[in-house]
Amino acid sequence: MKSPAELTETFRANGLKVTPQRQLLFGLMHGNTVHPTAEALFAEASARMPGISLRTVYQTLTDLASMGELRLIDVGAGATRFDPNTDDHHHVVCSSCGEVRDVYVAGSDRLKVDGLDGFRIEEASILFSGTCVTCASETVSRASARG
Amino acid sequence: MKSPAELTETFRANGLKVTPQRQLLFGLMHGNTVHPTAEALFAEASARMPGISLRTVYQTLTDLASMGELRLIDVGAGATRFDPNTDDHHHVVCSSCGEVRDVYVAGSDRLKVDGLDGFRIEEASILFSGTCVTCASETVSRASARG
DNA sequence: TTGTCAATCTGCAAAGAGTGCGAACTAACA
DNA sequence: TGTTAGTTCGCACTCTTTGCAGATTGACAA
Repeated sequence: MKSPAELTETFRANGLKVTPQRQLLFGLMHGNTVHPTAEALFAEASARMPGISLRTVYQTLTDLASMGELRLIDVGAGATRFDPNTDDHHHVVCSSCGEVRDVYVAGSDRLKVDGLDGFRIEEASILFSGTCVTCASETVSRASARG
Repeated sequence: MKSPAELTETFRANGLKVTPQRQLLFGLMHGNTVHPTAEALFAEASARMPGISLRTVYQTLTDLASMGELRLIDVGAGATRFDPNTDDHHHVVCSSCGEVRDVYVAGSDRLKVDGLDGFRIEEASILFSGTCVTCASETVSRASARG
């Protein structure tokens, strides 16, 4: 995702207005690596700008996504996550706490894939899921406590 | 997924009852390759057993999934799809009509993956998305019709 | 600085997908 | 045939996201 300053230019160039709400969200998403949900971002935004609406957060996020500045990721856990990292990458999600991290995969061009006949493929996404360090150690703690 | 007869045994062995509703659903899912949503399956089931409830469809599907007889797949398009194919495989979804097909991928063990440090990975799923033959030709038809 | 107008914001209603709950029902086994 | 635990069904409700409309405001021109 571009910097807040660049996004300001881009938005204006596209006939979109740059409001305080949008500027706040540009700032909150820029360099954000936690893959927040709309609700999470709304909470952060509300702390800095009381009164901002969840509707506006969704609206701006959708705008950014349709401009290719943001990627929508679905980790199969309810809410959509938003990712300002537009590099070619994939994700890993902790099935316990829901944490999402970026994953870089090389060599996918050498995969042998069977079953795509007739499809014109536009995208391939890999989603790893498992348990993060924090949750793994918590499980261990609880196990020790129990026994 | 096991055959309806085998599932009957398995359910009883696990202390679960085998009701007409469940038998119907076993039959509808066995060998089913369309990756139906709960609603779609409910529609088929209703045609054969008027009065069956959507709640029961969800219940049975969930039971089968927790017994490992069914895989839940999320193609990021609203409803969860159910897949009786429990082989190690992946999926491709048509972003236009939502059709889902099984995809077999070989060589994934040779991928170079960066970013999984600390995670204990339990699963990796690859989701291809694009346009199926049918939708691709329809697009062509419409383009021709337009001029 | 002021005016104009389309774009935006906000709040609320509503849609889609599931899930929790409880009363009525029934499969399974003695 | 009786008992009982597991099921079914329908309804209410949650959660995430979108549609709508009136009030507001950014952007550009004069």
